[in-house]
Amino acid sequence: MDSKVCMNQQCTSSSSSSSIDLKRGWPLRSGGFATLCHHCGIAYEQLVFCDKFHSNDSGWRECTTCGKTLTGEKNKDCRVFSADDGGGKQFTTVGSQSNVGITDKMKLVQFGDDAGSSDQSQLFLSQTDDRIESLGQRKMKENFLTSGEFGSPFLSVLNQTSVEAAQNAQLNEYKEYMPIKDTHGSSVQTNLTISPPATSGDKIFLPAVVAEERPLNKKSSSFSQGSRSRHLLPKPVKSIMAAGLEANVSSLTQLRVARPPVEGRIKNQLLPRYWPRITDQELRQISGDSNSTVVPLFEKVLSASDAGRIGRLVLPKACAEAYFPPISQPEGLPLRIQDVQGKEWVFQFRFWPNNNSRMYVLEGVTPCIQSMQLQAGDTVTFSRMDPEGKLLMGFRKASLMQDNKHLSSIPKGSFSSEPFFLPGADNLHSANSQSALLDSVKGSGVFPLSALSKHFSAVEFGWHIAEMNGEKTLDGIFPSPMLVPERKRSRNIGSKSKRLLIDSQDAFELKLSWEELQDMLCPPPCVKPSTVAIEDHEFEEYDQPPVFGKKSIFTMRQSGEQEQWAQCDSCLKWRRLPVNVLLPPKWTCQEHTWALSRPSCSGPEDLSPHELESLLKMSKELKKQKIASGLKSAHEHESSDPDGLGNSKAVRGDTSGTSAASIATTTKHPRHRPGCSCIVCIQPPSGKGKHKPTCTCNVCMTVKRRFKTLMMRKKKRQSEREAEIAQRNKFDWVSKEEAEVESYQQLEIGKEQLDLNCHPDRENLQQSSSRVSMVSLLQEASLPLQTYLKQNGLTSLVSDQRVSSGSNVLLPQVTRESELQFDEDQCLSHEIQEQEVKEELSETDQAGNDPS
DNA sequence: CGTATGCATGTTAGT
DNA sequence: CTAACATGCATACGA
Repeated sequence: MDSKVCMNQQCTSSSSSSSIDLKRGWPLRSGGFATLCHHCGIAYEQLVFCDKFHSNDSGWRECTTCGKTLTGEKNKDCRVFSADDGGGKQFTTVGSQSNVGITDKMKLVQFGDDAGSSDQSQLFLSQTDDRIESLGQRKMKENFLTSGEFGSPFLSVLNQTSVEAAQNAQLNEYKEYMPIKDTHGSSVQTNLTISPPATSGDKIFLPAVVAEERPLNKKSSSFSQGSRSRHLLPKPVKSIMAAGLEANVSSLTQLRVARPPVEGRIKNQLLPRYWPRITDQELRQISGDSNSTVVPLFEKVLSASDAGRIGRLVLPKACAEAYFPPISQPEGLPLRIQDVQGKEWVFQFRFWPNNNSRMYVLEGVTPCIQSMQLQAGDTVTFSRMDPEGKLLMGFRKASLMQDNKHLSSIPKGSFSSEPFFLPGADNLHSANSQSALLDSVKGSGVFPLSALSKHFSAVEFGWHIAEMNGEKTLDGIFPSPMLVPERKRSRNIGSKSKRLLIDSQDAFELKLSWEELQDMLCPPPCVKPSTVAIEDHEFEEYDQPPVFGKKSIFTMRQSGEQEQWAQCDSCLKWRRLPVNVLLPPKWTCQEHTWALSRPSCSGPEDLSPHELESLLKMSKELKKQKIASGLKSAHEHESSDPDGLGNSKAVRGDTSGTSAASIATTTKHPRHRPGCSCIVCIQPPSGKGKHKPTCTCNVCMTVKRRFKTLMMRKKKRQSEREAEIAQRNKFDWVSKEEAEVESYQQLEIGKEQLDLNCHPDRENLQQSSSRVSMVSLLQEASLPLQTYLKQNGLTSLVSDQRVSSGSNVLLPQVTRESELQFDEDQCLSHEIQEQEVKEELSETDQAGNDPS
């Protein structure tokens, strides 16, 4: 007998000595091997990958790990843990497919470490084996036929598996269906024939459940579902496999499992997003010490409509038809619901005809929704308490879900309320999420049961017990658990418009990405810059746009010697480089041409461990400061200008505020899109302290360059205007001041023809078309605007800019520009930069259209 | 006139 | 391409 250590740390027996008798296990369709602990009755799956194919519709040809259909060849990418591996390793492996399922009905699920001290083990009973299912269904049928009791006789029976005495009998039965020796599966594959509850008059009949055995490789027979019959083949859906794989990543620290329906009728219909994600701890907690068992049915993320005042909660069709009483009339049935506090809710479960189909809704949910303070983005979970047949209507607040990502421990007796988190990048396209979530963050309330979970206060998790109209009308369908890919989970939060919004966390990450991007922007190589001086500061002017380079760290020794450090992409060792070197995005030691003796990756690092540590630490701190100052400035920014800055904020993708800023188009940047690398969009967030006055980062350099160009052009145009005005003054047409205003008004007009996504080359073209001497322009540009204005006789503007700071014509803008001192505390704010670019471009446009 | 209701329609994900 | 679903909208209803 091969014994393995029970990984259930809640096992009442000595965890080190409790064992699992493999003889008493049974093969799973996943290819794994389920076993029971002698002592705690918890089942674990022993993982067997790759060399075991589990059945699909057409046979045993699907890799249990990757989900690929194989033709007798092992998938080399899969991890293989032989069932014969010693040391219990296979029990601690977070397997891919093994995560696919937990058999609720057996109440066997036990994650590896409830105390959470270990990050290694989560043991899952595999997705319900059809053979188990067949037994279960058979038992269910038997129970149903004998007792006629509604509810989950199957569950009730299987719950007994936690009792030692029951195990033997059951396992004996399992053996009948699941020859242990054949871990590839038994020679039969089971399909289910389930008839939904049918009503006859007032009486609701229980579903007839028939376990049907059939030879392998035979297509499962369809079954009738009355008027709603469907052909359901309990095949392992690929998405399920993928889900399991994906979920592995998070499963280490996140025990919330999505549990696909076990039951064949809905197994292939229910989208993963509706799979209930409830931890086993939660299940146990809810069921308490009673004999009742909570069966997660499905869950739904509330849409705006669901959570709105209209009070209609759209139910997933498959769920409604599978788990709720069948209704033939659109009026449907009332459902009585009561929460843990005894408060009772009554919903009307009904449907609307829709495109030859039905649209199921729960009506009258507003009071409940409001009572729970649920909002769009929050999740409502429907479960059932068996054998009573009560419905459990749980909810999870979407608020602050991300905060719990790190949680890996589930203290005994508390809810494991790790949220389903929003995938970072993936969320962006899933939008997996998000204004709704943000809204709920803002308005998150405290829910009764959240108090139960002091360790997880960030996520409210509550349960309501519902009884379906007082009648036991459920048809005994049992979802089995499974991890679900987070991306899928949140895919459909909100409507299409909301899908354009991103979670604050995502936005923040996105913002960081932007900032990281800044670090990667480098002056174009092999392009000699021309040096210009503005306000006593020398700037390098490049004719070509910045390029992406490898990120490096600049340091300065006490001696004043500057150094640049970069990490080899191959060996990850840090190499010292000259400060003026620009590395390609991908760089390795072999390309370290500046080294005295060109090192190879095998060579020692240029830094001692201590130096490296301090280098990285310094870099990290710098980054932190950058982030902090960015956030601070963003907040300051937001509070100081609640109206006008939304656009630029959106352009930056900065949604660090409480409201969900949209990446969508803005009026100022009509063609801006995420990922846009136009000059506006690559600007750093505004705020003081972002960049030092002497900062020579590419953004600052670009900004300065733009500023200079702008000023040059402005002066050029001014001088032209002046000439015109002087001519006009001869005829006394307009006053000098009016002419000045006019010139600015023209700027204003030109702004409307802005193309912010102009091609970088465009500027060069513009510059090349300049008829003015570059040297003279540079000289002019070097002068402060005030000087320039004085020189050009625009004294009124000079005085204006001193006096007026609140005028919202264009003057202040110019003033601000003129006052920009790069030797002061910051680079230009984003808005100013933006404005400059606009003006610059508009001027260019205007110049291009200017017949003169 | 405000709200509730039922249906229609547009969008999206899944196949 | 289609089913599902979120939501818009017209109508009904009641205060």
